[in-house]
Amino acid sequence: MIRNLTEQDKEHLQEALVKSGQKVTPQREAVFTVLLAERDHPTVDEVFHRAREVMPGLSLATVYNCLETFVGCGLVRQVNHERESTRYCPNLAPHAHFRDKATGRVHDIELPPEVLKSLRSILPPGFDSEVIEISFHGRAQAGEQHSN
Amino acid sequence: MIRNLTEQDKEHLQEALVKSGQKVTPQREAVFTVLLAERDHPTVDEVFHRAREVMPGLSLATVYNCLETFVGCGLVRQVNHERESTRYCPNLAPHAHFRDKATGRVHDIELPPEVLKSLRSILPPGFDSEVIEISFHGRAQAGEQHSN
DNA sequence: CTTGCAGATTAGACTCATTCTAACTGTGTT
DNA sequence: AACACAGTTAGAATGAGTCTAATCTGCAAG
Repeated sequence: MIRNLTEQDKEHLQEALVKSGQKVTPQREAVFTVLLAERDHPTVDEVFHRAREVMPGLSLATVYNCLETFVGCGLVRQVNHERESTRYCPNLAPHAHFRDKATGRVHDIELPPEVLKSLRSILPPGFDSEVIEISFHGRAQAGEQHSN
Repeated sequence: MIRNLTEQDKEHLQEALVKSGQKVTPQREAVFTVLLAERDHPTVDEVFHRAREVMPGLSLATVYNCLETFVGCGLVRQVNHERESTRYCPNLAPHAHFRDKATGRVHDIELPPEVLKSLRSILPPGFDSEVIEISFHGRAQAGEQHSN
């Protein structure tokens, strides 16, 4: 089920990589393709297995490297929940995460600017935040399909 | 610098433990004392070393056990930041965490009810959240003393 | 063309927080 | 005293992630 990158996605990848002085490689393309194909917040291991279907020689270390590079140049976000394995998310719009207790699935929750603003406003003066992570943990009713 | 539990804190501990069918033990008292003594979000290892000053035979496994028990009966909260070691926090009021990039220190940030409410409101119908974690990551100006 | 080289990839060793296991302890019960 | 049982303990095991040292790749200089 892994389709190739669209021209647009390819450009996006190339631009971000080159802008931070990195190269486009087949491995990076493969990993990026996997991330865009199924936007379900995969773990490194999941990315690894999916990507190997397309590029059998790919190594786990490379998947770690690629993902780190992508995070570094702002192509994807890391998602951590408690001490579980890190997951990766190519959704760059500001959003929160909802982790379903029952299934373990992670859903993106849109974060309206005014809520983001009210959150920033609780910081006392002198605190300057670059990153805000918001995660919910609970139950999502069966039938909810909201994982992009 | 570790002072004994006040009578009030002792009762608080006992009540919470007994309510969930657990016993008060010297080890649990020691660990709880350490948590209340310095409210700086210690890691398990830090709790371990501090507690051993008071109870030299205490084992790391027991510290893990005690902290897990406390979390289970709602006495303390776990605080996770990326994949760093879990930290523990005896502040039960709703609050967010701010992690200082420079020092690694974690500061509690008060969370006003209306902000909490606006956060809850972004969940689509069908999503029912029990826990919300909010963490900021950035720089706190030197001079800010806000770690309780 | 071939040489050099810098960055990327690779397999496998390593780290380290956390969890597990199995033996032991202490206390309360019959 | 013998038992049961929760709690504690040391040390082994786990597993995500990182590090290392050896290739590999693609490109620029000669």
